[in-house]
Amino acid sequence: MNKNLQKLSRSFYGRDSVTVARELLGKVLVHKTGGQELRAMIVETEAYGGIPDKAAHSYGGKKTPRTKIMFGDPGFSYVYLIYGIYNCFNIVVAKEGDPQAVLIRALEPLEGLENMAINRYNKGYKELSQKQIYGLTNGPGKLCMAMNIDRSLNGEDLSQDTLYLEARKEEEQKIVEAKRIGIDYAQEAKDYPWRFYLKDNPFVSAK
DNA sequence: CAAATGATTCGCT
DNA sequence: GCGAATCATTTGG
Repeated sequence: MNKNLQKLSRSFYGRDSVTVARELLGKVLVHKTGGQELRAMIVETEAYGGIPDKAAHSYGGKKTPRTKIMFGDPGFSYVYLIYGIYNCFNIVVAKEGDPQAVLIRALEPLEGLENMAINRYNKGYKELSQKQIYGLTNGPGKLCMAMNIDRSLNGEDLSQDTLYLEARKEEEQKIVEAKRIGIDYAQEAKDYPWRFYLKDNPFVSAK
């Protein structure tokens, strides 16, 4: 076992969404599925602040069959379908009864590149153009395709061995704050600087 | 039970 | 830059 790699613990997730969103940058998402082992570094996140955040699905404490996972313990996945076509992957954070989450918006592929290329384009990695390589994971719906994440993984415990995150000790990169994307309906909440990404990383979805 | 809608992406202009 | 695709979830009758 490489000592530079360490699975993130429940207590890492049990803090407020803005803090966790910022600290998730540079961490590595791992998904083991069907003999594949996929790894990618998180380069872009958004914080969703739960009850007081108009952009959050759990705004106002709205609890439905879909959002109930966010009201539970931190360190679980929240995967939902958007626009009938795409999946989005979130991590539940904060405490039980405080429904905060962090949306993963973009990744940089590390391992399992062949599988990611097939999951997304049904082509070999070597056949991809440079543009297609960036397109593998530079958006919340795209990265779910590449990482083979769908709603069957909703509510997955991230302290198990199927889907989890690893810390890399030495990673220390420049972090940029920005407004969140695609939440124009959220009124004043749409301008909160709760999106974070790694400066100059080509896989971030928007500058 | 029927109707409205969205944490997006892709393709065309 | 703009609009369509497409369906689970939510909301209201």
